[in-house]
Amino acid sequence: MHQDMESVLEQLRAKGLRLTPQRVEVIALLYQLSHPTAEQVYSLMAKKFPYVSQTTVYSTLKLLKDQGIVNELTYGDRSSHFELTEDEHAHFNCKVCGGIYDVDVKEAEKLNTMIKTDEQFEVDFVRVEFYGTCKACLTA
Amino acid sequence: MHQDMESVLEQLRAKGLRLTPQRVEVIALLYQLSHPTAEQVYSLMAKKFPYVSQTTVYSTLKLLKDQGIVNELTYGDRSSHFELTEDEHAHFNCKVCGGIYDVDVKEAEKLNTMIKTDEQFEVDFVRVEFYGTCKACLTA
DNA sequence: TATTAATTTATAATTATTATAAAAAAGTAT
DNA sequence: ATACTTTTTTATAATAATTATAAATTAATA
Repeated sequence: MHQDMESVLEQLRAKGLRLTPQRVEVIALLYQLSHPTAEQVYSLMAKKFPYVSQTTVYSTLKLLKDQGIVNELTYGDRSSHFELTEDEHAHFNCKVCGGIYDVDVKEAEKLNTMIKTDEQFEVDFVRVEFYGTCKACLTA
Repeated sequence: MHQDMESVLEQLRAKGLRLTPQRVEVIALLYQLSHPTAEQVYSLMAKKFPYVSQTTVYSTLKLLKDQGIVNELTYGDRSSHFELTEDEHAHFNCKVCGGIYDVDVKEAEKLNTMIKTDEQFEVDFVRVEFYGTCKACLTA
């Protein structure tokens, strides 16, 4: 799991970054949503902050990414998706509903060491994305 | 390995698609280059076809993708990269030189079946991207 | 060689994202 | 509390990759 929201806020404070209401709301939304795009975060922010700008959302997400708090996922289609950083895991992308699911893949670590010995590459991390149909869409 | 160029051309002919010089050149470049962007293909095309348009390169790449002949890879940074379709494999992305290497990962198939049984997702394919430093850059 | 449909081209449009600079707000010192 | 300094937000414009459009060209074929 990922760290709780309070420690994220504390982490920013410790870096001398300001905890503006907009930033807190972006962070709160990242806890509520599943792999949202910047646009989705922006849309939902409008409920509490009717005058928030897209730029603020983009810059906050970028800030959080630079701090290692969020992870940016890019796919073939348009926008990036964002998630709170947590233990290395894979994603499953459903071609029917478009949903993105977290998937625990312990095997990924084995891949890391394997490639290291075989190919003499130094691996920092590995990204694993599955594509197919999720359970809900299979039974629907 | 991927199929040879003649069979790619034949595949297009069989579908009633025209083998224009531009298309043949795009295909030839895909055989010569390693995971190029559309822009890179376009730049190199200019040697033989000074008047070729970017649109032609984009539409040809899209056509080849729709035919299953090329595979489009998207990364966080700007443009898509393209490769000829071949047996499922992983990529290694070097953060130093920016190079993209094909990596044979037989383990990926195991991941497929694993997730299928564990999570009851139906997996079509899996994309595995390693990030780190390649051998050449480590020793340089 | 003429015909017809596919393809290429030039151009403009689109979309996600980033740059810029002024206005507003946060944190700090007085 | 108040003024000051710096960060952050905002509005706006710019950028960059890609796609849409429509006219001109060309490949395949009759």
